[in-house]
Amino acid sequence: MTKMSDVAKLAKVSTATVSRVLQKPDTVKEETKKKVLEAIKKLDYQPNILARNFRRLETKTILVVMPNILNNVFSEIVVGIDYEATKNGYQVILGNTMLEEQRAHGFMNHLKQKQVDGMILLTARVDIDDLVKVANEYPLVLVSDYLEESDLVTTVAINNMKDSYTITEHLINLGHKKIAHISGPLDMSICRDRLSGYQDALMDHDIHIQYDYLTKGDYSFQSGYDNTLNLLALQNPPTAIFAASDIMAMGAIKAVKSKGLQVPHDIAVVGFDDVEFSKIFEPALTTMAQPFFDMGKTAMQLLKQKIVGEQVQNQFIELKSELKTRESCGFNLK
Amino acid sequence: MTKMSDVAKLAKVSTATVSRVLQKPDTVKEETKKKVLEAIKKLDYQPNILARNFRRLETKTILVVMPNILNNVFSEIVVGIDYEATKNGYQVILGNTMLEEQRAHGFMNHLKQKQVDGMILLTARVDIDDLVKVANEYPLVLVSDYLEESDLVTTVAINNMKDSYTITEHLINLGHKKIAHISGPLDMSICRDRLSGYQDALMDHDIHIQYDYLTKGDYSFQSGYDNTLNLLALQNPPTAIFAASDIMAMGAIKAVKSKGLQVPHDIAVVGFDDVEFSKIFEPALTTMAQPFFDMGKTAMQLLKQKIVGEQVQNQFIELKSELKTRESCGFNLK
DNA sequence: CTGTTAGCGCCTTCAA
DNA sequence: TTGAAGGCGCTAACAG
Repeated sequence: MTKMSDVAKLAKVSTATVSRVLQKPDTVKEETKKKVLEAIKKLDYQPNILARNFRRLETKTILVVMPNILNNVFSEIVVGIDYEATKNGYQVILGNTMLEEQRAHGFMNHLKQKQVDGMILLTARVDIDDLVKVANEYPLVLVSDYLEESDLVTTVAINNMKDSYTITEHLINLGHKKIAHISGPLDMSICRDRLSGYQDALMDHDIHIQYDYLTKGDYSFQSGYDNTLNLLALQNPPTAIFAASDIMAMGAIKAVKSKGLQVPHDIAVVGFDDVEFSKIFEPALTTMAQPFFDMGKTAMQLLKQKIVGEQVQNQFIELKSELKTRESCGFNLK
Repeated sequence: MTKMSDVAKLAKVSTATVSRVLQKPDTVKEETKKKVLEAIKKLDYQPNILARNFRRLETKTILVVMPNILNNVFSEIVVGIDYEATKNGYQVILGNTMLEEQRAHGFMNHLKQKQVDGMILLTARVDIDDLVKVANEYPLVLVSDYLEESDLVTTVAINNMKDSYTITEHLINLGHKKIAHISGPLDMSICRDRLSGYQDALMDHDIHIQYDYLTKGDYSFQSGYDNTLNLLALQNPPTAIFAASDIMAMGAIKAVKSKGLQVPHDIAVVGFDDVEFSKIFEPALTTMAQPFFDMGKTAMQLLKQKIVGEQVQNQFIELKSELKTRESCGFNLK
């Protein structure tokens, strides 16, 4: 491996000058610079980044931790992060925890050890004390998911409670009164909030909350399917189902069809997220479109501020979702 | 930041001993080790990985480069890589090129600069000379995609030509003679091979290849849709369509339906890949299931051999796909 | 079994 | 505008 001293020798200058040519070319005389650049070219010199990182305690790399690479919800956020990062000269690397909390902490160590300049977490399913501690000492931003006490860590997210309220109200406005909910894992704030929004909407419209209409899914297609079969088997089955994710909504629809019923004719189904497939699916899903790209982009902007040391307050940035009315919810019942 | 010398001082030993406790604990007397570990704990010492990497020229990290994080084909391979890597004490980081060739080279620099111990590429859409050169000097494995001259870089893939032949023959055996093909981007070997397999199957069964049945897609849903509309508008439209990816097959089916026709009743459609959604889609896709997990796992195994220096020959590992017969191809026409 | 010591390659004062 | 020199924190001979 050719090193800086080789270049220096060939160009008949000191290593300091070579370093300057690389870092602050303006401070070097034109002629000297030329000599050095020629030597670099001739030797095909590439600086040893490991040495540089070590010396500078900086890597120009940020780490994005996602809980499940197979879930497109996360991938779409990553695209936004990636866009903004690349624009600012940062390289993005991804860590995939496969839902194992422990692995998230492995990645947090990366950050602590300065192997990356900053970190964006797409999940809050980690040891919270550790998270808060790390977030106070190192550049870290949480996206999409958040903590109960949302001001402890800088966060970018949507208002799940409000958005969930909106979509439930949409069903109510369509004339539905018997509305069931398939929640996501309730150890996640966002899923609890979606549940709350649903309940609030019902209450505000004087609709009695029927507890066997509250089912618990786990974000999987299968759980949407299974819970729906249970709902359909009820004495007094619902006329509408609000699933806390599009994938579960698809499972729900599949279950409805398996019973010879039709969506939305017999049962209306709505989802949440608006992933790519929701448009392709038949019937196309009515759902709450999250601004994935913007979430990622905004998170990266905040992270960059933290990295360059603007001592920003912890903040909670709320982005707007948009209701997409498609086929699966049908039209006014009245 | 507490450093090794702080620990050494507190434990009243040399830094070398502290280092040994961390690297080769067996070579240290039990009692000394205990002292050191206590000091480490008391100071909450964490080794500076940047310094260590620099010193060792080793990171225990491997980089996986994928062309498009939104495409689940790649994500599923990553899961296999991840599994095997974690088992062997390697951390996986992902690089996403968003189909920009240039960015792939950025990631190759990571490898050259020893920022990672090895690299798995999920795309061969890069400068080939550079790829071959890097592959000869550093641990690198190509998966799924491959080079025309497949022995230049160690590769794990399926036999696209054979698998494509199989699925085409399946349609022929069902009685179809008018079979169209929607290819992927033909600058990729795997897409050219899928096209060849299709043509070979037709020829072997004495079916004339009709050139307006050969259409060119780009792996997107939309291209499957558009090409199918064109096929249906033909004077003599096909009775079956073989799309080179599931996503395009879904687009094709959507197009067929948009014309008031039914799949498979009026037109049979088959795909290639067997992504998660293919089972959910209606009609469920008949497709060629790639062994994604095994591909990733095998690639990581080979990479590890390269990293630890077993001078393996460049090899081309071929894995078996499996035909999944579901609804979209229908049954025997005869 | 443990300590001494000499760097790894780069960057950055400081002095010229 | 340039060079000399020290050191980032860790590891791995080599001695003892």
